[in-house]
Amino acid sequence: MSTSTRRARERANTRERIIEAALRVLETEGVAALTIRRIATDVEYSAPVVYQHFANKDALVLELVAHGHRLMLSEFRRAAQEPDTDRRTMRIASQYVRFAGEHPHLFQVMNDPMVDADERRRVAEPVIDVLKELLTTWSAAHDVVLADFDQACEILWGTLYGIASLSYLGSVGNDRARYLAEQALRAILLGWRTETPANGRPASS
Amino acid sequence: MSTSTRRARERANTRERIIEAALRVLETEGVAALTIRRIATDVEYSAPVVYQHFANKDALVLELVAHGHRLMLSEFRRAAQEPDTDRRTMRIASQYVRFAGEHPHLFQVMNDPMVDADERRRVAEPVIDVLKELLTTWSAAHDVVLADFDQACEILWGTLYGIASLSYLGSVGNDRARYLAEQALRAILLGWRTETPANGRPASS
DNA sequence: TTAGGAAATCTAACGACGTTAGGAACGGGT
DNA sequence: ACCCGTTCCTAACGTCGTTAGATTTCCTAA
Repeated sequence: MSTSTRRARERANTRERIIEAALRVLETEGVAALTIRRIATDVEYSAPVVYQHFANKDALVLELVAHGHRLMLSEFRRAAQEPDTDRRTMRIASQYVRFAGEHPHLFQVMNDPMVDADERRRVAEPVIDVLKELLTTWSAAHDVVLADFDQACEILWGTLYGIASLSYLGSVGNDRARYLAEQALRAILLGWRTETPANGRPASS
Repeated sequence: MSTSTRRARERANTRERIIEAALRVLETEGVAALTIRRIATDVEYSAPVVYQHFANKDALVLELVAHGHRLMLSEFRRAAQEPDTDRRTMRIASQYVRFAGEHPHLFQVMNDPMVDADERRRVAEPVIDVLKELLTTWSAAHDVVLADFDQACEILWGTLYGIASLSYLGSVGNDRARYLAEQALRAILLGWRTETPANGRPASS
């Protein structure tokens, strides 16, 4: 009986080592170097061993995506300690773009259309929840009633992603992109505050 | 002498047929089906013939990206016929997102980090110029002086891309995304109009 | 009219990829 | 001491991008 638990522990351990190796390769050498054989070599196994822990490469990559979102979430939580609501918003926006700059290859995989859309949305949910919470306290602090809360949240999320992509797609530097993100959010939020509150926009499903 | 011109014409013709076949495969079956052998089969040649017209697959893909931007540009020009500046802005925003929805695979390749960053920026330039022109007339129409014009333009471009990505990454439907894009732009522009004109923001390089 | 040579095209192959099959080695329970 | 399940490896399959070399096609020029 005790041996089986030990074996399970060892299994989980090598599984974790595979993920770590994959993450290391991805972050240091990019997505093109992320190969089953390469990862197996790094953990000193033969390639088929990987398939004892992951159904296929996509499943392994999904694990990296989940790791990336956990990492992003932890940095968001650090930025969310800022007490002032407006400053907190700016810091989170800045942090999102910074993440894209500091982990470009990871960020790329986290938003790769090749990974399953449902799975991606699933692992991204906790991060988006932080954004929702942020928007909730913001709208409460400024007495703004948003016509469609989820919609507003998606606008923020999409905007952050777009401007972060500006950076890692090579058009603008990362520090510049951070500033752009802050300014874009500032403009959007200012726009929402300025809207006539009685303005009943259609919810559009 | 006349035969050589005919041969050149034939060369250019098959080159064009290759591009068309590649485009057809990409749009109808997605990036995974975009294979040299597949394209060659479609134009009834063997695979190596493709390499007489393109240095490698990336060069061929770049041609598709360029085509995509030309297509987007033409649709922008149609939307730009709207005389009212604000409505024109909304229509262009909407058109951008619509394009992503109607040509998802093409849009994906147009923003694929794998294609060379410089080349991508180069072929995207004419489209961005439309945006610049739009922003110029908008700021003139509303008597707004932007602290940094290029920066403002990049914010718009990034925002549109981000919200369009929301759509084709699967989170929200395309018509919804079009509405989100319009609203995001509206909010951003409203924010810029509301800013105190004397507010000298740092240009930040 | 025909010999020669460039251009065009094909078949075959290379190396790398994701993935699977089949067998060897190991290790605890009877 | 045997046995069986797990673990692991070698070898292979099919596909990919890409290249080499042979072969065919077709214009030119004697």
